[in-house]
Amino acid sequence: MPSRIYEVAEKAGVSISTVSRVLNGKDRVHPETRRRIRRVIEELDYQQSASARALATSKHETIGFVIPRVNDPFFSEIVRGVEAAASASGYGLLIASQPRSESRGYIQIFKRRFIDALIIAGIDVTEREVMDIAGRNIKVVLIQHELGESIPSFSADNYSGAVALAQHLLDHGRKRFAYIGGTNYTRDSSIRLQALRDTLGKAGLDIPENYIVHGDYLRDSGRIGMHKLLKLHPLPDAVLAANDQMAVDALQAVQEKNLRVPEDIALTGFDDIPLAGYLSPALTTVRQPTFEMGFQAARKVLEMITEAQCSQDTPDTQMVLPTELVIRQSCGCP
Amino acid sequence: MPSRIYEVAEKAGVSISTVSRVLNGKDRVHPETRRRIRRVIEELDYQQSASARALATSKHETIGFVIPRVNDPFFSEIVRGVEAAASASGYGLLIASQPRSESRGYIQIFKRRFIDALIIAGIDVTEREVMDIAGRNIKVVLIQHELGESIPSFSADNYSGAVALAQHLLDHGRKRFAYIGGTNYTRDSSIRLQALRDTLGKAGLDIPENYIVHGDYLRDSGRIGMHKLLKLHPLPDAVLAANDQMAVDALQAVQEKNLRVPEDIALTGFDDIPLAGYLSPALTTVRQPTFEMGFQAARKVLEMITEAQCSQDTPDTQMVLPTELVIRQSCGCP
DNA sequence: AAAGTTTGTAAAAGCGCTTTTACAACGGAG
DNA sequence: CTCCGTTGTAAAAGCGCTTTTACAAACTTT
Repeated sequence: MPSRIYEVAEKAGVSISTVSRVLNGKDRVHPETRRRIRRVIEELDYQQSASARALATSKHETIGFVIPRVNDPFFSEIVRGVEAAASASGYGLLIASQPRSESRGYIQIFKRRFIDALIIAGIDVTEREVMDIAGRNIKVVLIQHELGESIPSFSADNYSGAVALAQHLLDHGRKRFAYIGGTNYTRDSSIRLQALRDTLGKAGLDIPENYIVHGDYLRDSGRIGMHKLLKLHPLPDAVLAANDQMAVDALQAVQEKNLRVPEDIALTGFDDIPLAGYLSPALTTVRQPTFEMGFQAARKVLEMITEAQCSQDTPDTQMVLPTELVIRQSCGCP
Repeated sequence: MPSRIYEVAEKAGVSISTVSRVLNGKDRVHPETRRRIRRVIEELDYQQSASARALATSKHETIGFVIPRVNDPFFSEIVRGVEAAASASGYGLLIASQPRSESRGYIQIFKRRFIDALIIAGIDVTEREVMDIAGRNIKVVLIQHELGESIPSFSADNYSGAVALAQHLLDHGRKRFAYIGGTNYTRDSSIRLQALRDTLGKAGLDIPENYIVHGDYLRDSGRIGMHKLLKLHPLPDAVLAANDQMAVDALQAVQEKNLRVPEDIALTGFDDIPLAGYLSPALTTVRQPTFEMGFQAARKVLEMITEAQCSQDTPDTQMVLPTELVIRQSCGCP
């Protein structure tokens, strides 16, 4: 049976308010009394009740976090960043990993949970949804999605990354581009496609509609997408997948047809998940600062929580972190 | 400003206890009154305060979860299992991902957090530590670690898996075995080594001390371990790594030396992470029921929480889930 | 030495809920 | 009709803490 603050007070011969003052590092406690109380706390192995404390202070020292898939290498690296920043400040992390379609309900649940802040990653929430949460005095920060200026967000520079990738393939002399997209109408995927189109446009090329297929970022959809592309005439000579996972499966699809990457078809991914470097040929891709996004997003919410207490407003943030072209062999480089 | 139960009561013209009864699905509320209160709740978009509720009921509907690394494919799959079971019961998941060395402190923190139960995965906790938590009326379940009978645990059948692997390599005619272990003295790694030794013993073989090296389950340590092994004379013709990640890096080390897997050296991993299937040669390994372990562990703690309320005791569980030999090419199979 | 200031502590209110207790109002049984 | 079991609701206590208020006791001032 865990002990209560009352027992500590009794055993130390003081009132509970004095114990509370010691617990919260307040002054106006006699050094001797403080020492005595500390000793009793130690002896009883007393631990404060988090919920009682939260109720009294309306601070929970916990941040909520919603992502589509924890076990996805891209997202789990973001989790690591968030967790690192949170635990460094003594904050807990309440995670909900739900497919995009169901995450709405989950966000709903968070409205009543023990959280001071909510980080939403990789989900295309609406401003209304966010406001609904923020109105409950829960700070909200977005990762890999952007809304109005009032909501801080941290994204990777998808556009520049895709441009660099497209340009690199152009430099290799590739002409017939194809694109395997992520979930239809997903913000990231569209931005990457737009970047590809813009870059090709400048080179006097374009990408026909039937050279664009849609996957869902997950396993298998790369294979299925590539199968569609391999039925085209003429065959594309450069295929960009919207993420590494699909590129990996697309690679297998190509190899199964006894075509070669990069000789017959150059193939690139996006994200730079660990797997990318282990393939043969190793995957040329765009590194996303995943850990960094998670870490900075968590730092930001922690800052917002602290600020709210001092009630000073700082300008909100729309951070776009740099991406980096990672050249390996699947593009045609030696 | 979120509304309180009091406001709902006032607007519906009833007392807060009636609202509470509606909220908790109790009877003894007039259907008409119930409907009216429901409507007001809707209008106000009222959400209960989780901490107040937790304080009053001492139930938090949250389970804590400690693992060494969230971004590790092995563990993130366990997380997915835990999260699936938890969210299916409306429970939240509070995650702490900390290297083994620091996880102790973390477990400590959980003693005062908002949790009803704690799942500890991949960390060699002591019985004392667990009892300390369990004494605070927090149910504890272990994954991939075992303690006394009083603490339920879910593990993979490491021993049988390693035996199957060793036997398979023996069937390939391999004679000179080497082992790249996980963190020194880790339970899993030792069991696998023991299984290897036992199996070799039955075949009249053994594994010399200098053919055993220790890694830490992480990237790079496979490479380093393999480099050591490649300096031996005679070279081993079968190398078992304690997990896939190290096997993957060991593979690269072999290939860098212009040796061939499996022709010169057969190489196997453990876990069956997604990466294993994408390598060339694809990695022969032992599949661990990761999702299943997480899922079942979570189901178990949920059951324990429910039981505790009805105060019936069920027999405790020491579940050992089956592993499965996954034969690909790195062992020498076509 | 009287007045003010600081220091250490206790008492009590309050955080937002659940739950127990009490008690009217109502209906059916005798 | 009286008695008694239901049914619907309100009042109040309590969950374990923080925080404000109050107030002695111990020090400074002048």
